[in-house]
Amino acid sequence: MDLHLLNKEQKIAVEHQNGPLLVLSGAGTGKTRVLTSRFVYIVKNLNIDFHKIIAVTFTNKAANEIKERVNKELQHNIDSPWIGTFHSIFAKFLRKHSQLVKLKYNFNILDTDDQKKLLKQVIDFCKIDNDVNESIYLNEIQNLKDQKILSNEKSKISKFSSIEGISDVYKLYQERLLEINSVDFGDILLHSYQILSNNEELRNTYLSYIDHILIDEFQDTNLIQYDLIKLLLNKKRNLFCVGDDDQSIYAWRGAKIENIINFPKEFDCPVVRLTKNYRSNSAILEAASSIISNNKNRLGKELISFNNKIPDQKISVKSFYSQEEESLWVAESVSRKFNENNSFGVLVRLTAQMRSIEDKFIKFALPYEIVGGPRFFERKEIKDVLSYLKLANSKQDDLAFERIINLPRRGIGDQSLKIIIDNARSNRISFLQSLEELINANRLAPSLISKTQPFLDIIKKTKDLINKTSLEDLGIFVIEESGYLKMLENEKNKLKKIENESRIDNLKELVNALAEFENLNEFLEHVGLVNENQKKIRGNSIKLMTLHAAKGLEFDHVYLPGWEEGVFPSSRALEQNTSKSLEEERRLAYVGITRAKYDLNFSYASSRFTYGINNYSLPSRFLSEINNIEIESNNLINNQSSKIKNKISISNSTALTPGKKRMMEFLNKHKK
DNA sequence: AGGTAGGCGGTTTTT
DNA sequence: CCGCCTACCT
Repeated sequence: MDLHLLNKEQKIAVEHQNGPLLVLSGAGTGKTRVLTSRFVYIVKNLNIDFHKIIAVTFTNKAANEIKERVNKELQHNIDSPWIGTFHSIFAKFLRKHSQLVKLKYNFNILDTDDQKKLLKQVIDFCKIDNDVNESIYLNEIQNLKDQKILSNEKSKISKFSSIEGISDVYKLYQERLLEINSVDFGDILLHSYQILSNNEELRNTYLSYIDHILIDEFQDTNLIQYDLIKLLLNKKRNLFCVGDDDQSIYAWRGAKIENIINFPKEFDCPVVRLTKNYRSNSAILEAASSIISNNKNRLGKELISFNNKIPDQKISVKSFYSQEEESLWVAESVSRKFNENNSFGVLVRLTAQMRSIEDKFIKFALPYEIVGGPRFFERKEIKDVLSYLKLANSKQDDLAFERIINLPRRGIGDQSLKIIIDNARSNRISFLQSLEELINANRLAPSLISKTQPFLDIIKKTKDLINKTSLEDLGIFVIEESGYLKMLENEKNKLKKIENESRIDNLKELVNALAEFENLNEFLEHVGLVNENQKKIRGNSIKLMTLHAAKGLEFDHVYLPGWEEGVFPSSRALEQNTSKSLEEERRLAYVGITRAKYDLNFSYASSRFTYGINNYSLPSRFLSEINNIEIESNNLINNQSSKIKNKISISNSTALTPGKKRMMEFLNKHKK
């Protein structure tokens, strides 16, 4: 390991011997390098088997980065179940000990969509008839789980929440989850917590095995995550936490900034501060620092720019009349600066801001890529086909059954489904079993038998093929034999036919994804836990994403559009109007600014078109907190935008504009 | 059982 | 404004 590549403070952190340590690592100060070096140091210098180290991260991306870097340094392809996100690590743990919480090893992980569906059924069953949306219940149950409150702890629930019937809904929801052998995201951690705290012997086995624990993005951990880690921490207390209180941006998901603020006291341990910034020029750091200094609840540190190679540049704010003009300017400005060697990031507060910017990128023929966004595995056609695999894999999966029993259409409507479900309820069996039983007992109308039999056959055939053929072939089998592909191909409606073509492409992508796995359970776990945008453009495309998704990344040029009151800070934060909510928004601003290496561009629009209405707003208060910038006036812009409009009509013509040329080259380069 | 028209609600941010 | 749900029609 190249220890000499580390600066003094980084070295102190990496070479720490035993016991707890907090590394306060500001933006761009080499956090990932310290974490991976520490991992390698523990293996090489402290002679610990890498299997005995837990390294937990916040996102899959970060986990992969750590695995890659550690593999490279150790020149050894390590594959440890203990490196990953909280959810992936404990999903594996839970599979191993699933029977302790009455689950089978092949339990299914629900996504938000499935959770809502299930909750809706539960709410209907409880005969709660208020106007409260099921997402409110979903959120509240998630919060309860983050607080380690179980569904049978009625008094705790009512103390925490005042939503009508919440404790009944929560209880029934958990019962249904068990019946269909499924868990939601919160359960992965809560079940694991239960298992560890209720089984002293098992816990001791782990305690004697696990030697070191490393936590990345410590400022974003919530109560249950932190407590879960403490359950795995033995008397040696080898806990190495890396984080930055100024970058805590997930309080809305239960993250407790107090975890990091109180850590030095709680563990009575040293703190190493990393303040040498190797990313940004001093003007950018000055802007970041002047904003974040308005926050009161922080440990406090100043970053110093250590990168001499980066030229100092002025930071600008552009003001626009409308969102359209703002987006035009972003695309136009990027297109002027664009070249192969520079990276560009356009970071927005709301997903809704992306569409208009995306439109302009297309008009300018700029190669762009949306990072995050709608997940591949949550697309309708993917979930439909996956439901066939899920049901074949676990007959208890009632959600999958309901989804595909009449898809493609088999003439099985609500009435027929009701017969199946009622029978399942009264006999406490799954929907699939119920249907099989009804047919065997000859209790269905002959017409219904002939409609449902082909469905049962395809599920049975799929089930028989599992483990006998490759996953790739299994996927193709389901897509073709179920009639799903035919259904898409036979669409008569012209508009829908075009849509279906892209759906078919996505199914091909699904088959490709399947080909990368060896067994179905492994694949389904991947689907449940990994947020992946399957269509990836390689090379240096412009990255368009939310500020949350940008954490941990860096770009030569950064654009920050939409700095208006109501967008950023968001209207929600303004409604709450507490110092807590505003400080979190300010930290988000800090994260955005510190992504930039040397070129930072703010902008705002006085009017924005949302919900079909024009909304007017003032420039963000955060802009006035930055000392070293000047707002450019409006007049110039109007002039400029007419020029831009001209340019666009050209790029729409057949003439080979620079943008189009660049796109052609780009496409050629990345053709397989 | 399936199709369609009109009403209504919804936008932070992600594992 | 768009997409989902419901009610009503075939």
